[in-house]
Amino acid sequence: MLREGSLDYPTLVGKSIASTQVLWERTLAFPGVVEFYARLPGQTITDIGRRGKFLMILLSLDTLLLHLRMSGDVRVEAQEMPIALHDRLLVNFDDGLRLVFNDTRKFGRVWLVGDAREILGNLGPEPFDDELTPLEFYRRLHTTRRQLKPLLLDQSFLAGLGNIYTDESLHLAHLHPLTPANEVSPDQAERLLGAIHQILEDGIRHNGASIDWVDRGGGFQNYFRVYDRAGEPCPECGSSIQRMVVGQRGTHFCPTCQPLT
DNA sequence: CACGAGACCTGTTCGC
DNA sequence: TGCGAACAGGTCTCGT
Repeated sequence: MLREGSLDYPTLVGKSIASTQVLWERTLAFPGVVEFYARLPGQTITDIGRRGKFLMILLSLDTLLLHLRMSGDVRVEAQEMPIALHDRLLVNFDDGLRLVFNDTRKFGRVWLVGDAREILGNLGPEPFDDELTPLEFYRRLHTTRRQLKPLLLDQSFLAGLGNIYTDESLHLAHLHPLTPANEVSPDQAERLLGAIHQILEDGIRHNGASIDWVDRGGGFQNYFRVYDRAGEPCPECGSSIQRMVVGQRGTHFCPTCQPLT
């Protein structure tokens, strides 16, 4: 994970791009390789940001957007380093360093656009946006009868939650994954928003989760309440955690703490 | 509008 | 031991 300005990485702000190299063409979602190669060199990084699951690298003219999807990762290293297995795209700076986009499963994507809203425009609100009050969250839930699990995964409803964080949040809020959104009470909506906040904070504090060979250094997997714990006791009541498939996604919940009423 | 299936990919794990 | 199937943090497209 990119920790801008931390001890792990030198700050990227101010760096000038000298060249770029696309090693797996489909990683580049927009524009085509020819235009990407022509447009990126000469631009300087002015700021770093995030919106939903997108990393934003703001440049003097354009914005570079990165989405890690399932197995993507970003690192900064000297250009003399050998190309690693599954490196998909390189951005070389004029100071000898480079930013590397590595992605085993090739699901990750990179965009270079003049206006980031072209790509980010359909995203829902940030979970920590001050304007997303419990009441506003309740109102949004009541605009649909979709089940909570797939709804929370829908980035146009709420930006940033993935499969792990959705299961963990629903368990902490004591809400069944199949609950129709428009049947959630104001109290339950407030509890769910609070749970989402707490789970995200926990995940961030532990630098995210490491599963299988996708290890970005995080330890959140040691604190999962229900995710990937089917058959194990619920941390709250001891009931056996259940696994089911909802919208083709593995879904983990406690049948006692999260009853479907 | 809402949902399910299939596609895109590689690597690990599990069952036989 | 070997081999194929199932499965995995995400998202898009298509058909019903």
